[in-house]
Amino acid sequence: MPSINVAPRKAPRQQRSQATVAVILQAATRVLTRLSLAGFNTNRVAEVAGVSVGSLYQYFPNKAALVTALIDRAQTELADACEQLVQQIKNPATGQPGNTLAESLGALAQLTIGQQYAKPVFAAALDHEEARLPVQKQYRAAQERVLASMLQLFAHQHAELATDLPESAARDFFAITKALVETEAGVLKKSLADLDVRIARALLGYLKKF
Amino acid sequence: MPSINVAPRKAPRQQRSQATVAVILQAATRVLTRLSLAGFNTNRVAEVAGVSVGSLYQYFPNKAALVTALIDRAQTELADACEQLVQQIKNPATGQPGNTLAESLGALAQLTIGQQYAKPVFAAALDHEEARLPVQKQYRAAQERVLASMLQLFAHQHAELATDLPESAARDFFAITKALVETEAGVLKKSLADLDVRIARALLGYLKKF
Amino acid sequence: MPSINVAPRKAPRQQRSQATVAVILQAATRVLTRLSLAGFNTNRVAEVAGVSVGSLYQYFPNKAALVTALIDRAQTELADACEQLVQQIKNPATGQPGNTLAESLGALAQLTIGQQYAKPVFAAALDHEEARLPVQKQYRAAQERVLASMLQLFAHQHAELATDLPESAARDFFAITKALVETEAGVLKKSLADLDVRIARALLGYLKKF
Amino acid sequence: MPSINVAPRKAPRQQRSQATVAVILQAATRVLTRLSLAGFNTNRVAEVAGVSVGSLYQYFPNKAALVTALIDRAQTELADACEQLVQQIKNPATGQPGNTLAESLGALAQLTIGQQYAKPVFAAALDHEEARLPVQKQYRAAQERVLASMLQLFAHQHAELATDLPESAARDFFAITKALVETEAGVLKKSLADLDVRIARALLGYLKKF
DNA sequence: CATGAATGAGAGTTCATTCAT
DNA sequence: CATGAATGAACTCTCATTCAT
Repeated sequence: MPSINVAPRKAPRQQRSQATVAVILQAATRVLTRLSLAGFNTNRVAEVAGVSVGSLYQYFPNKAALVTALIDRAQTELADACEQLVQQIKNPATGQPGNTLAESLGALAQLTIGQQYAKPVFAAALDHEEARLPVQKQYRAAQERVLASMLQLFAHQHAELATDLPESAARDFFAITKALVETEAGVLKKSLADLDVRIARALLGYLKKF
Repeated sequence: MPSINVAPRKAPRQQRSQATVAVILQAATRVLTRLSLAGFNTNRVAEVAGVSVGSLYQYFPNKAALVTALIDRAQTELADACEQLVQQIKNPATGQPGNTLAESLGALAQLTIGQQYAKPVFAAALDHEEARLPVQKQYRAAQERVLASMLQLFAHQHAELATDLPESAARDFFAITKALVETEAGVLKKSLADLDVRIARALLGYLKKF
Repeated sequence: MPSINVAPRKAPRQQRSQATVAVILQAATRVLTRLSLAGFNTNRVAEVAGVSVGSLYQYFPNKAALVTALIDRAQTELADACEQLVQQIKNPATGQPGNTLAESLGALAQLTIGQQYAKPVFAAALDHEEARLPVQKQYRAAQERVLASMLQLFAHQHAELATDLPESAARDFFAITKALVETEAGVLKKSLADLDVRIARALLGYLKKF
Repeated sequence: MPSINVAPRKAPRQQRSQATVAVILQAATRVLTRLSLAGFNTNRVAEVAGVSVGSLYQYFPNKAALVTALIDRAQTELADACEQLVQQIKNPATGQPGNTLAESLGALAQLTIGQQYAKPVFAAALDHEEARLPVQKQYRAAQERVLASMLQLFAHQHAELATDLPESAARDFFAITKALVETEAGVLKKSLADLDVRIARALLGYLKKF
């Protein structure tokens, strides 16, 4: 495999070009959300962005690089949200009661639900591409921030946790959450309340000490 | 959405025709397994099958129909395996001890592992297409046979089960299993023993009475 | 360098497809002759051939392969002509006087003149591409037939030849001929008689015993 | 043919401008040498030159003009070298013996060898473009200086020369030299000693009196 | 029915050139 | 004058689908 270069082509220096990159990524998100991978092509993205194809290729050397940027960004946002949430759990505002494990997990699950359920097609498409594309530094970094956050949470609430937790616990956590959300998104959009309960069930079973 | 016609063109009655269809589906499976969706096209499938493209279109009105047939078939095979397994659990051979819930779940999980882990690329590709394509009668029927098998299993081992199990339990069961298997397949291929344990953990947690 | 595959894609089996290949090569020659490399693109060739681009790519996996086919063909034609000519020189028809070295060389030079002068732009373009493209078996074979013909000629007329002829004599022979023809073609098209004389001069000087 | 404007946009008068032009031409040479015509584009040249594309277009109205400048420059350098060499031959330093025709021709051939062999890709690319582009005054002037130098040399050593030399002798001289050098460059890079001999052979044969 | 040659819309990508800053 | 972001026509190549044989 020659392994395509998916690194962004050049960092936009001027304000104008930064705006262009932003517009392109935004358009790419919209196209992927509406038309899925089948309708996702560089010409369409450029058109939706109100920009020429040339401009797109000025910043992304190829289609894969554009998708990679989208994935990196999503993962980064997730990592940010995770870190922020774990901080809140560890340092609850004064007068606020401490979270139970179930509550903490629920909150974390909500993050993934937010990402996946809001744009199911988008998320599914990205997941699919993730497997195909060479992983970037930025993505790996974000992923590790996510796992680190999880471990912090586990350390904080070790009392309720199983002692023989597999290493892959954090990864499995997200895998399970994503899977249930996707399944749900596939079927008609029902109440999310139910989904909450089911994810909590699965995760608690996975993590808890019996 | 115009909604593509995805039904197979006609039921091949003659023996020769049935053989052709079988050869095509087999070739399609191979191509999908080796080259993933990116390398999956009707010309290539026909070539690998040793058949002309024209013949392919004789039996499948379009590409989507071919993929749909693949999905239907996989689901049917899974349903067959499920039913068979549940029968065995309900009527253990004389002298063989009855299964515990954990053992039953493990056995069921193995079915999915078998399908997914054996051909990760194929399975992932099909999963992705499943979301995009209009669902067929045959697929739905197979899915319901799977769910029915699960319910039979649950009925048989109700003692260990939670009483407030959500309706979607069976669907969730497979979703969780698939998710963990796919995650594992993404990473390097390690021992499957570990995977077994983790899936059992998650499923038991989901299903069991506390 | 990944070195592009320039082998033809598949041998046309049916009559119809053989005709298509012929038409494409003919069109390619015309386009190259009229518009040179700058105007030579697969769409135009297909259009001129009265064929769809798809058909072109059915037989030539890429643009380079098309050009390579053109080069191979030109070289093969040259080799055929050379062999035929040398046979005539070695076995002159009864009653026809034997050739002098000068006459033989002149006749051989005429072959190159014929190829180059008839379509100067075409020839120049091919020469340029020849340097860039990976050499094919067929081309190499034709080239060796040309050199072999030359050596036969040399053997036949060794009396007039220098004894210390360099190995590269045959190659140099064509290089010099081509060069003078091209130079002439660049300037306005004057009488070819003059060109004949000049090439003979140069070649005799190169080959003759003093 | 609309015939492109190929003249440099303006004579750079200020020092800074002259420097910029020099840098651009130098970069163009490098790019052409390394990547050949296929990789030669104005954006890349500008980048290698460390200058903006806009600046490039400030001095060269289009790509063709840039290439033309390169050709003109090479021809001018050749003309300069020729004139200098012929002066040396006509006025040998005191105590130095006079050159024979063979020696003179060898020295002249060396000039072309130097240009062509040092950067074969560059030279071949320029040769190819030369045929395509409208000839400029500067180029023609340089070419005439080359021819004039040759005629001076011929006059100086008329004793050894043929009396019926064609007008195009000087042009042919360079054509032959270039051709042999290019042929050699195409094959592996062997010793140049051999090449020297072969060029001398061909040129002497062309020019000498028998 | 089978064949496989032919089609052509459409996707990815490049690059000469312009122009607002 | 310099910059470099933006443009978009043009080009290479693919692949689902049709249809004459």
